[in-house]
Amino acid sequence: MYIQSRNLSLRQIAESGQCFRMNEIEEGRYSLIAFGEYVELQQIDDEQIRILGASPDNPTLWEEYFDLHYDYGAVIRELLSGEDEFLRKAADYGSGLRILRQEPFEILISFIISQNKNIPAIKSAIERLCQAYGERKCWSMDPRISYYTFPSATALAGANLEDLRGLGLGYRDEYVLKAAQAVAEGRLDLQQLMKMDCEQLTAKLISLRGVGKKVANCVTLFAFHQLQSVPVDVWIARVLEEIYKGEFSWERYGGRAGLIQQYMFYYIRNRK
DNA sequence: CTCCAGGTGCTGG
DNA sequence: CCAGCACATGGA
Repeated sequence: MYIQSRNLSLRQIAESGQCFRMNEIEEGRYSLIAFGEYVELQQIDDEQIRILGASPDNPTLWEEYFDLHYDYGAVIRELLSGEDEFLRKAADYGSGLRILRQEPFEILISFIISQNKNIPAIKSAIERLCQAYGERKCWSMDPRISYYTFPSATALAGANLEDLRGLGLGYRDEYVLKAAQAVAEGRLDLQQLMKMDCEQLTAKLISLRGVGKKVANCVTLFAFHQLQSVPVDVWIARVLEEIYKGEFSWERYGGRAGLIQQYMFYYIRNRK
């Protein structure tokens, strides 16, 4: 199947630090594991991508995943015509970024793991977690390609701490196990959270051990699509301090602040 | 080998 | 409220 939209760059999204299981396999072609399926993504041109191996069961699934209904062009135009030079450059540089609508449990666990790790280390830790507790499957388009799904909460909750420790998650293994147990036992109902407003949602998330403000904001932004959420990590903190001298106002961008943050993050980390 | 990472929890002021 | 520190590990 094909997806058409402006402001949709597979490369930029894959390098944006919001998803950890999307990888370039050759020029302009990416593998992605999500919703328990493996697909390959191909950038056809500036306004079109192709998805290979997508299950026909839910035809709008990938359009939702890539957040097709949101007008990213409007935000880019706003920034390009604004007086903030750093944001003009960031918007120009990352104009193909989007905030994906990813699965809440995967994002919760992934960003618990992310703390105090760099992106390559996060990716490899998540792969090890998937190999240990996910389900091994073969791709329908090519059975020679096998992959592991992201573990279910039930599967992960059934792990014991010693085995988890062997995966090299460091001190985060305990946080991961507890979060998985909270979800598996229904104490944290992710479906229920969908209906909450951002403030309640954040409070629920922060009540988990190992989930602070930054991780909670990543979960609300990347899984619950709360675009007003602004995760402040070491890179963003650096931008706020060094570029803006502590004077930047997120309020000005309201419900787009999280997206603005993403343009900043991508630009500061990837510009040459 | 050393440095640092999409932080959090805890403690002491 | 804020500053300082420990935390466990791997990738660069």
